[in-house]
Amino acid sequence: MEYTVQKLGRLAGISTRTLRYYDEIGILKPARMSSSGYRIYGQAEVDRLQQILFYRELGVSLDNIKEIVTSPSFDGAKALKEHREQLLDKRKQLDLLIANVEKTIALSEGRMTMTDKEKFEGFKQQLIDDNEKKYGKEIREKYGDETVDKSNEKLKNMTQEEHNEVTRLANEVAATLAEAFKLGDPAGELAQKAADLHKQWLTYYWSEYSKEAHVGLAQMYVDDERFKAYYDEKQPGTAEFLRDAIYIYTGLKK
Amino acid sequence: MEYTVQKLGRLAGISTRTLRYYDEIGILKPARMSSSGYRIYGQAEVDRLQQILFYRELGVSLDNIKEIVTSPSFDGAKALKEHREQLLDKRKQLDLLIANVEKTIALSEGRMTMTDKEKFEGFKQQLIDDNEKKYGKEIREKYGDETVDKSNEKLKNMTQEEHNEVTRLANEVAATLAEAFKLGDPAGELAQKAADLHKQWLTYYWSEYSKEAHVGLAQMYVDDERFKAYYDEKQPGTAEFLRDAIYIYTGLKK
DNA sequence: GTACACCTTTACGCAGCGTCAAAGTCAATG
DNA sequence: CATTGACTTTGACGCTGCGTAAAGGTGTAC
Repeated sequence: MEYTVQKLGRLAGISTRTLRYYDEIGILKPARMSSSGYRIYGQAEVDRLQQILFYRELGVSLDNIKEIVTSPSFDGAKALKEHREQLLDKRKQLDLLIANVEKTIALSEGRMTMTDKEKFEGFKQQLIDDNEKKYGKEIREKYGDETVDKSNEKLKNMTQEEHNEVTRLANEVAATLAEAFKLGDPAGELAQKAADLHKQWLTYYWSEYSKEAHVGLAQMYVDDERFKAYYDEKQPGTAEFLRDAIYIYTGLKK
Repeated sequence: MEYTVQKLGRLAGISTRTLRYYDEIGILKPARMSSSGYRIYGQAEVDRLQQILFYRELGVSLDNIKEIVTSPSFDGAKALKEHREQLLDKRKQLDLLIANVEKTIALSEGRMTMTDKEKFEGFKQQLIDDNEKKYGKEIREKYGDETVDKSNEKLKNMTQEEHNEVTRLANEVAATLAEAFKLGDPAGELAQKAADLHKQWLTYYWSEYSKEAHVGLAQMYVDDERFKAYYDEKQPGTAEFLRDAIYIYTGLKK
């Protein structure tokens, strides 16, 4: 039995465009061309198309399908296992998305408070991801992979109560710092309290505290626009002020 | 505070290309342009970008984000609810995919037999979907929506045992038909047995049996290339043979 | 012979940017 | 003051998997 594009398309339930495309990318070439240039497919092509559509149903990309069907020695089961891993990752992300969307809806309907929002489980993973994505590279360069991995590990293992505590601390740092900034003295009592709170907050993320790393981070708050923008949002100059306070707090010299 | 593209990009952790693109599609326009044509963003734009990125994290399309951020009266919660439904649908499909991939892996490793494969829960839904996609339109045209919906409903509610039975029946139809075809007489005993088995098989899918619908389907087996290809695979002419046998079986005239 | 269904290649469009390329601008340096 | 290097601009192609014309040749039935 021989088929033209439309006949084969109807047989398989796909469009002629798709068949031409599969020809174009070399995934399914016709058995021969008729004298007038028509594509003619045979039984072998039908079987191969079935195979292609089967993998397509499973969500495998045409590129990967190509590898599977063109090289007979290719390990289809192995490819599928890798594919499964990708799908599982996808579902994980999707679950996170859904959780966050639902959380946002709840928030907008007043069924949740702001702090509840941050408590939310899925958010923690997102926090880690975001941190990694946004700051991971620089921090890794400055402090090495180990520090960052440990920090993330710690964040992951944080209980809900610890998470509440760390959120409360972050707010207290911000409030104390804002008050201290108004007084203008980085060596003053309030500024030093802010530095101390900042250290406490930090130890929730770092497995080991060191004065050097602390001032290093403080300096980065000034050098890196993103951190600077965060601290300077309400009162410009706050990032520098915090850095100075931390230098004094640690007793290290610039 | 004013920002150029790169500064704002670093602040938000996105590329300058993205900012230019957002300008292009009108989702985030700069506050003003400098004398030399540079894009200059202000605080309002920073806030808006935060909003945009927030919804983006939630997987909302830029088109929908545009509606949300451009019209202040737009119901963000409602949009998110619709979005959530889409995500849930996506997850459903993903779960089906994963189940099928895992089933295929198991199959290739010999941990499952062919019939086990068809038993598999997720496959039933896929069966319905495929049927609907491939044959739904024509069957609906011929027999009306009601018949098809009832058929799908029945398939969905099928227990595993029923599913085994219907599979066994389908195989028996094929085997009997193949034997009868060799004898060549559609009025013969074996051919009539095949027609009867075919009726039994059919009643698993149709809520009501009628001779007219039965011969209608049999005729379609001949007219429709896809069905014809299925029945004629081993022995060309089988589709016609089955049709003739069913005509005789029902006692209706062509 | 002519109508009509079928075939061909060519090419734009879709989402959301990444990634050059060519050319102008700004601030700091020698 | 000129050069350098970091920054900016617009323009345009590329990615996935086809859908959807457009413009033209082919097969066949009446």
